Amino acid sequence: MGRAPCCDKANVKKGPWSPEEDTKLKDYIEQHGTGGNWIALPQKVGLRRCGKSCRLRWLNYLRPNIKHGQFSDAEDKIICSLFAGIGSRWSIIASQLPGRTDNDIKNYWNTKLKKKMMAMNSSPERKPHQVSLLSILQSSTSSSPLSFRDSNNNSYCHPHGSFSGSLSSLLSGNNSSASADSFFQAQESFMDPNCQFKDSSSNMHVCVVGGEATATSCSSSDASCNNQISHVM
DNA sequence: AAATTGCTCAACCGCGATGGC
DNA sequence: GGCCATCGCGGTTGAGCAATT
Repeated sequence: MGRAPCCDKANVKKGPWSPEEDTKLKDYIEQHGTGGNWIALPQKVGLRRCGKSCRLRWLNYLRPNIKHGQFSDAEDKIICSLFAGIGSRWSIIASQLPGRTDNDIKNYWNTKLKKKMMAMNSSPERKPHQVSLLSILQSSTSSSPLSFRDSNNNSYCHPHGSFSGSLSSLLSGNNSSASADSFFQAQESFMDPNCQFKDSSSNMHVCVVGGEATATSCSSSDASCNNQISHVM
């Protein structure tokens, strides 16, 4: 038995949204709010759509102050920096770029920035995974480390010095091997040789020495992050 | 001009987290 | 503490468009 579907697939419309549907949803939410229940929303609005679909449409397209189109150099740099620090946590990255959605950033990274990185990494004088992210950042962040806060008000600093925040929450739980890989690959390419993270929520320090470290604990179920980082109380 | 290939991005899917009962 | 409904996230897909052959 699989997971129960979130809605009645047979009676739900899929695919691109029409302008009429957009208008209905936008008008309703602007007047009544979401009511804290996306699943019930389509019925109230009179749409044959899945609640999840409505939520996505609102968050990624209809919400006020959404920015579409070209990413600026500054945004590029922020995305690269955060990706190097926290990996593919698009929602956290998006929270640092007003008007941008996690979906937007994810798409932008996958289609453009990632290629840019790879192109730079393949240049002959550079070893793979080395420096490319840093080079992108250098122009704007050399004078002061980049820092930001996530939605829980945890602070993060670009690792010219330290990184603080809820690192345990980033590393624990269901890190897929892909995201963990990218996280550590990025760390490897980006870190100063002896870099230290501090997790503000657990007050743990995480040391990464020379781009490689050893792990003594990891809650990831697939053990993909074993032997990569050590937690020092 | 037609066919093919590549790219972009909106939307979908499935899963873990969370909160209420 | 267990169950269930819902939310939110990250990965993936595929339609539509643009560029190339």
